[in-house]
Amino acid sequence: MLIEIDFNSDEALYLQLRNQIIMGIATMELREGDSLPSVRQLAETVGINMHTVNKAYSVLKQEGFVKVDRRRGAVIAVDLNKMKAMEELKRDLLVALAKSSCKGISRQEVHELIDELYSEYGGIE
Amino acid sequence: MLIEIDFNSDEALYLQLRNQIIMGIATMELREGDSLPSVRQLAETVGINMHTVNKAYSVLKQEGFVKVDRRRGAVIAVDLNKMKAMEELKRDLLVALAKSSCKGISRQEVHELIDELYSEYGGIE
DNA sequence: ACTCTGTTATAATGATTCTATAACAAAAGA
DNA sequence: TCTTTTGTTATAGAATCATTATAACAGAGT
Repeated sequence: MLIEIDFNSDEALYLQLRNQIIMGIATMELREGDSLPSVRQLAETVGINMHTVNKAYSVLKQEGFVKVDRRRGAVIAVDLNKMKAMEELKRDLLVALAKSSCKGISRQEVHELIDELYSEYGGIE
Repeated sequence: MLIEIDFNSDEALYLQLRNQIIMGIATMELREGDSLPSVRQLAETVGINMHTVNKAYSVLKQEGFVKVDRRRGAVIAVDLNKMKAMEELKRDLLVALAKSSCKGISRQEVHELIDELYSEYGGIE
């Protein structure tokens, strides 16, 4: 899977990595059991430090997206904690919806945008 | 409007302020033309530094939620840039949806959660 | 043996966040 | 006019976070 870093972004490098890998899982470009590159290798190809990659992997592990195997490195292994995920989603949505509501975006438009996103990124369901 | 700070949160203080004020606008607890407390006054009542409040107000100004009048302080004045708001919402939703999709939350459940949030926070529409 | 894996420790650097003082001009109220 | 309050700006210190840099370790694969 192709991973790219935007050094001009204000988003932390390890979060860019984390988000791209989560996107990869959602779109099924990464599947249960797939191995991620080793921390050193990914750091090398992307052009950042090993510890930054390691932090991204640690976060992914802590959030239940990968398990780390000493031999195979980081392996996609999604821990299905739906309750927790729902609470997180609710938190994430709250401010985003408030913001868009202030700006005149209707509830219906939000629903439509969500369907757009689901279509745009085929794998997601 | 009551504003509270959680000093144990990992969210920056100025962002907590920003978010609560945006929530206030969305729920119509704060309306177009309403004045926010002066930076010093809010800092005083909340128990933080003046500059932290000033930063929150600056961000809100920059994001088009308030205008700052020398006499009246920060005044709610929402700049309706719907296009920009849609792009922002899209960005905000993308990772959140990918995350929840990985965790087994269906598209329908997302739609339902959104309707829940709209009901829960009466003002939002 | 050699290499590669994740992991850990330590340290330096730079950016961000928050606080603390201080000062300024513009406006409001007395 | 005098005083107070407003946003704004400048500067500086402390704390935390993000990133990089070296280095070392044990476990596993070749």
